[in-house]
Amino acid sequence: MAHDDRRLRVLRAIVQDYVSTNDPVGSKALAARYDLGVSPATIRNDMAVLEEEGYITQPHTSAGRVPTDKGYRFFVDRLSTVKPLSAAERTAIEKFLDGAVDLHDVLGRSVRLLAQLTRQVAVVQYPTLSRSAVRHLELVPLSTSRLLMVLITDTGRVEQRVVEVPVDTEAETVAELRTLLNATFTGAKLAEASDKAPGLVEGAPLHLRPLVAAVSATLLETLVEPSEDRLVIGGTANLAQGSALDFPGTVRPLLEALEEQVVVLRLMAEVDSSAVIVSIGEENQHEALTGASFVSVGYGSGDEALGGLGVVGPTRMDYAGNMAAVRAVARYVGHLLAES
Amino acid sequence: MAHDDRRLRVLRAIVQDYVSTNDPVGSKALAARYDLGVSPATIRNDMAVLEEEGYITQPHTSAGRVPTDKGYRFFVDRLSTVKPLSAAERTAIEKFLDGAVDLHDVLGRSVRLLAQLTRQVAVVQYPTLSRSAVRHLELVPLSTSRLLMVLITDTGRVEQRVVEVPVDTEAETVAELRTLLNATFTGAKLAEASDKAPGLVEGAPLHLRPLVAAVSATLLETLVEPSEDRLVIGGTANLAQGSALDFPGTVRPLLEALEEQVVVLRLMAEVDSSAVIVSIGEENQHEALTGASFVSVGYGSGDEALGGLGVVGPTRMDYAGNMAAVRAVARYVGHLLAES
DNA sequence: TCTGGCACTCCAGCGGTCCGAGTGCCAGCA
DNA sequence: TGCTGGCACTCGGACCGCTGGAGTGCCAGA
Repeated sequence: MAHDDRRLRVLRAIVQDYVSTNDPVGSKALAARYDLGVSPATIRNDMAVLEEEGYITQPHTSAGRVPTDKGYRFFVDRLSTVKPLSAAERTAIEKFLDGAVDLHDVLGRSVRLLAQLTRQVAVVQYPTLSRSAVRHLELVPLSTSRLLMVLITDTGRVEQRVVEVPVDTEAETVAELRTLLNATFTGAKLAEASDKAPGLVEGAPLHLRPLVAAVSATLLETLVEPSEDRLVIGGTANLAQGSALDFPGTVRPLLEALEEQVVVLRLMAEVDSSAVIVSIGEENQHEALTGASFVSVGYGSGDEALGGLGVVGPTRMDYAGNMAAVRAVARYVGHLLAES
Repeated sequence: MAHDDRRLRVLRAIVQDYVSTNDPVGSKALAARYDLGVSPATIRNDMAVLEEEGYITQPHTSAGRVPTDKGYRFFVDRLSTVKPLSAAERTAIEKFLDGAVDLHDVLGRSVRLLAQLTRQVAVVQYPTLSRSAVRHLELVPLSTSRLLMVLITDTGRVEQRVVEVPVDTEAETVAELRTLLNATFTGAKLAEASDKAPGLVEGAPLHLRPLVAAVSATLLETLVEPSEDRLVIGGTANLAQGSALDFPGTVRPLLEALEEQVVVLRLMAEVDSSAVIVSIGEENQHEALTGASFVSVGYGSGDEALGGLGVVGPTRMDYAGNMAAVRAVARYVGHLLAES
């Protein structure tokens, strides 16, 4: 149908225009700026239909149209074309991320990069512990009855916990314990740690059992919220920009939600590294994110996502561009983590 | 002089009133709310003098007076009394910080706590590496020519770096190296590491020398900016609150400066754990902080501050309360770090 | 099925007015 | 000498009404 086709082109034009100008877009402006081949009057008719169907809306009678959440959703699913990054952007990414010195650094740079590329608030999750594998498990005696357990994962995360041990320990005992634990856990996915732990205790020499039990217990504790997941946030300054324009009341609830982390982590829980997820406006259950959109994707070398990253911004955002940026950064982060 | 004395009481009242109401304060309101024992007319005369001297100013002719930076400075130095925290606040602090599981957790909780207590943006610096001592230095072979060096300090910081080693290494060599390094560095302040390194290389067995050199070099690298200093920021949502009221243009430059970290770190460089530092408005060299005040103090168990923490907010802030909160939190953080 | 024309609506911006808060000054009083 | 009450003055913010322009919906005609 030539009809429907044009109507969709009108919708696309409305979204694009509104995203770039932030003004409700009228039929005349649309006809002038986009080559739709018809007069403003015809566009008006199409707009009336689009409004009827819920894709666009009028702030008030004598204003232009603005896309609704439904309109953005349709745009993202059906109308937007992948916008490849410019060569300059690609080299910028490489330059920015190269020379990162450790995981903290990689993620810190990523979040800044993402914020800069998209001009939105960027969010990067640390690699989930349970999906990482143990690279090394170190024990440092603090006193005779306390050990510092340091867990180093293959993704570069380091977690430390103090373990209160039930019996006094000597340096050699600790060394023995360390060897045993590393023999068991090194290379294993942390998700499997809970399976291995009981067998390990039973199989251990008698004098080590209480120690093994204490350390394993602590190890398992680190695998639950909240230490399991961590988040880096950047580019909040981008919210201050057009705050009044984009967020009706204030950006306060949004900033609070971001600092809460939990909200974002819940959104991130669903990411996977194959496809970019977009969550628009009212689709977000959390109230504070109701006026915002969230674009995210998982990163990780293989099939399973180690963690997620994304951007949060007004529903009026450049979805195509942000999706491309998010995906590109995720890919680089994945590579970097695979290397080290 | 009874004169001067009353004038100062007027200034104090102006600051207090303006801080709590955010309205320029007039002579009548002042006479009504504060028991100054004189009529509005007299207060007006005092105000004229205070304005003459530069402590207060009028936004426009028919408005009340507002403290200037100089006024706040005087208030902080001479007029404000220490405001002890309420019992509820004290227990809140303990409750909040107890149960912290590692350094990251302690600092994360501190920053949230501080933001909540003061309703300002809170900033907490990680313990400076060079002022920390080595608790343990771990080496994990990644491949025959690459080692992962993990540095654990007595303050709980963990830094990791990949060391490219010039020769292929075996497990035993690594063990030897680890023992040697720990024998030398464990317990030593990192600031002294650069002194010890050369001697260590020379004193090492011949076959270890290139390795020792490589690892020491990497170790020294971690002691310079930017990894030397790290920052946690929280409570940025508090900026969104009365943004229009407190920050004329927008909060954007301020948020950017905070994310830069460098700016804040420079301010933090001067902290020491004995006294709270207050930097008001124009006193801050950095342009973005020109309309803001910064209240900070060092934390640390002993004499030397391990790091700093503080809050950033509008010059119109509750200095007495914020100073008390900052100091209290710093004290707890100091204790917590000393314990572990 | 599209187009141009037309009447209609409604917001944003502008200028003018008014009110009240706050001031400075001055004369009188302790 | 210092405090007070009175008074005239200033000025910004709120309120109001107007107008212009952008944008729409509808309709008749191509």
